[in-house]
Amino acid sequence: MIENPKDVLILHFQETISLKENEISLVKNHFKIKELKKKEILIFPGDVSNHMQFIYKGCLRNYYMDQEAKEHILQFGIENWWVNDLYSYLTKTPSKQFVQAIEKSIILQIHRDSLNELFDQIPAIERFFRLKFEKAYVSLQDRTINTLSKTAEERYLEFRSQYRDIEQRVPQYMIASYLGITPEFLSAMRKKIAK
Amino acid sequence: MIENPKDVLILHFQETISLKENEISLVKNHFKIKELKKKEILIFPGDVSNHMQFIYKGCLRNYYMDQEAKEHILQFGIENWWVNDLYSYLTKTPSKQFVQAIEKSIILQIHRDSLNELFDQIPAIERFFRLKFEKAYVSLQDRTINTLSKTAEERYLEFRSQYRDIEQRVPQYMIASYLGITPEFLSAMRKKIAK
DNA sequence: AGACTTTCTTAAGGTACCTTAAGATTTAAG
DNA sequence: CTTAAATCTTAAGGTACCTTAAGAAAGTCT
Repeated sequence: MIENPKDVLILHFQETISLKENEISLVKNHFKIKELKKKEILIFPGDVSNHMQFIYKGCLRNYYMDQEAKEHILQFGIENWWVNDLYSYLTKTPSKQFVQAIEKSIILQIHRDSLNELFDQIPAIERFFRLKFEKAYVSLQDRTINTLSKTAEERYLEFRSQYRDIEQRVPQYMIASYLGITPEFLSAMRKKIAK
Repeated sequence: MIENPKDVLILHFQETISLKENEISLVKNHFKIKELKKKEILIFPGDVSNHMQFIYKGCLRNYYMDQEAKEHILQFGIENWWVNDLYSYLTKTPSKQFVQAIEKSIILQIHRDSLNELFDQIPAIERFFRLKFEKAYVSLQDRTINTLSKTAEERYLEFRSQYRDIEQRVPQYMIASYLGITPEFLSAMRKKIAK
């Protein structure tokens, strides 16, 4: 039995909502498969993000670059996650961020217009995405709170226990960037923790 | 001509969407007026937030308290803003935050069930709140980015130019809390900037 | 007006985290 | 297998921001 990207997507939806047979094929028809090479950039600053994208295979990151050309990672994504610059997607304004494949990846994309059609045809899908947006808000708020009130070490330990799978497949300097610290300081911290 | 809280609310909606006469009275009927004394707490940790609330008069803050009993302000709100713990409201889970009146305030509240009824009756209202949620997400993301990549001084100057009205009516130690620094450090910074 | 509470400032000493620079290790590419 | 590229570590010196503690200033209540 061969695993098909779109079947995986349907299973993913069905963890939250239920879909009838005809709805399933409708959903499948609206998504397109896209392959990304390692380091390929999906969204550049200045682009308007017009698609929602689901990761079938691989690993991506969402980051922005500050005035001093330093990168700050906002989010990682791996299998079964959605990645996007939601800001740009929701407001239809140019992104200030990059979305880039960290590994060779396969994603499923749906255009905003196409998704809106789906919303009209399948209310459960609209519900699904509403819940996704809520979750995105919630996890962003957790991040804000953490950044304001915890030390780098606390944040690192939390990251490690929460995202062990991610920690093991992305370079450490990216984790440092996500945590808001330098790779050197992360390295020193790890040494200290190991003892 | 006396200013009525509910009329102000309707004007606020009409900056974004348009409402017919019958819709206006429908909306007005769903909101309740509530007065808050200075320092009165509207949402306690553990409460589930079941209302959206619009500030007609006054000033509120949304903060949470960490393990060391330090307060971290997430948001301020003044006239014509909405305040809430959106996290709790959206997920119907107990809040981890406080929402408190900084000044004597008058707010307009609508219960989630009541708002959902309104959504069925007036699609423009649903649209209004969808846009609000998007904006909340966007500004939260701006905050996360700022906190990760800017110094306290940069954040303070930005806060000052963006929220001059708020800066002038809340105590400085609360601004420090919002910026994620100590009041002592803010005081020192201000002295330095003034020169 | 006087007393209490809240808010703001000053200062000294400390810590978390940064910068720079170089070398060590691992991974990728021919 | 060899070399280059990417990643991780170490170390020294620096800076942003914190802690504690105390006093000054402003606001509130009777």
